[in-house]
Amino acid sequence: MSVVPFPRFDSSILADDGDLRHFCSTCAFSQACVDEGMDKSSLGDLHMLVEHIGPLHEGDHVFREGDRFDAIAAVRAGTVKTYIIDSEGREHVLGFHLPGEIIGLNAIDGDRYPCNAIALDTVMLCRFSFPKLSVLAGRLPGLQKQLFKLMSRDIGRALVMAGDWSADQRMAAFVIELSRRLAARGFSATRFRLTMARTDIANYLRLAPETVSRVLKRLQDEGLLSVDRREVEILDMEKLQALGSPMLRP
Amino acid sequence: MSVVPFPRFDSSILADDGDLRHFCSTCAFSQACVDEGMDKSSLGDLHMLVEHIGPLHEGDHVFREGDRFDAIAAVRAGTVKTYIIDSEGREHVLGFHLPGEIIGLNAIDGDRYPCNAIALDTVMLCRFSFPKLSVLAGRLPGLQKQLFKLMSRDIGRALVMAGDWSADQRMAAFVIELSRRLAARGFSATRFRLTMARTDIANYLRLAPETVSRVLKRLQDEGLLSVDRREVEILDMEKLQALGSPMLRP
DNA sequence: ACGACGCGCTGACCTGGATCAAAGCGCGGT
DNA sequence: ACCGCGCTTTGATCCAGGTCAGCGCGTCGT
Repeated sequence: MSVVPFPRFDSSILADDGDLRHFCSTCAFSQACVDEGMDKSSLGDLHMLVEHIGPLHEGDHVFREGDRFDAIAAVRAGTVKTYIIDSEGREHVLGFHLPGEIIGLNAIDGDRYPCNAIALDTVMLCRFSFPKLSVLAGRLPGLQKQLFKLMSRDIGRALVMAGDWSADQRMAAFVIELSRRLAARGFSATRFRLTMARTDIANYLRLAPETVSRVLKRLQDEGLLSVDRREVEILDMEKLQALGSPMLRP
Repeated sequence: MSVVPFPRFDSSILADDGDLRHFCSTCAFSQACVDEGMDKSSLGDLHMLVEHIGPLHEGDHVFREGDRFDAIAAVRAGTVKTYIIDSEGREHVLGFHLPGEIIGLNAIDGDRYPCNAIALDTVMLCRFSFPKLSVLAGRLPGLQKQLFKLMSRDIGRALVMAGDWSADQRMAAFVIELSRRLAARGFSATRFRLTMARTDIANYLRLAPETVSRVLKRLQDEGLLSVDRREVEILDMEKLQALGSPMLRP
């Protein structure tokens, strides 16, 4: 098997069909590069350095804080949670990464991953050696531009999350963000499954799990959404957006 | 005058000596690129596209939210505050940018600046046309690498700021961050002047101005630092670091 | 010199969300 | 079918930090 895994895994890794060069139709990264002006004939070069990884199973780590950094990865399927454990033992969730999104961009500065990445369900990844990707980006302006954009977007998102917002605003913005990102990948914008536990949502939104429950309940009571365990349906997108709007940069 | 200003200014702009190609010794950006492997002979190419801007005066805007994005800038002297006003009219300070640091990296994704940038004192800038810089980065791996690193670092910083920390932890980490960044530019690590108002610190740390006052007072009473108006002296770096350590990624 | 304004400080009180405690309840294992 | 475990919810109480009000003080303009 020619797949080079990420530095550490908690369970066995299976390659998919073993052909690393075939077109990865579910990985939006290549397409985005083309959209940014990359020549389609260069797709082959990009796919040359992709390593398909997975399936990882719930609880498997993609990488851990302190592991040597040498690759970023595009999520092809499933959800990846990135998080740190601070020196007081508390978990801080940095983000949830859905299909088409990239993990590891915050590791480029420094030679070690600054956080952990764990699969919340069954995850498939496209791994890109970052040194190789950089070299290729020097030749392919579309690829370089896409990388700049992705990183810039992450800065913006993190800065908004760092802001001072109420529990309701955070919760509303979180649900809408999920909805938008899932819709961008062809999933339903109004009905979806939360792949993360309440505790994860809480640690992401900087709330207590109890508060997440209570806010969700209130939003349900007010008819903005319907929540059944991890299934969510958005019932009143208008009001939900109105609630979260200060956080949702247009 | 050949200087092309940023999209908008609130007061008159003066070029410095008019020679745009001379070595910008106070701008750490070029040096960092060399450190990242850029050939020194390429410094000329980089400096070809620098536009020296300033001095801007306290209260002048470098750019405003919604202005067309086409350049990032390195702070050469002074402090720049970036901020947004949310739809409820509240100000959220995204960051303070000291000499040697870059503003505008969160604007690359999108064709408009997503925030405002304002001078807190007398500011000198090096402006880099981003399209031109991108092209050059394709030719100069050291430059490309430095841009990747800077953006990655900003993602990491913003993610930490987004975390759940107490007022004391935030304040301690803020002072230490300032100290470190100033020290990296050759200023004193233990004695410096806060160029921003209490209100700005509060809006940055997601606190009320009153809380900033009280926390600073407490830190002073406990002998960790001495604060006189905007002058700060760090008296007990150990304890201060211990306080802020969960936020200060090594 | 003096006044007034802007910023910072202080004290009293309030509140959003955390914490603590204790049930529910769905799900996998036997 | 039952049990046990872990996640989630619910209720009661607490508290860090926000809000409100008022004062001090340095700075700048006249």
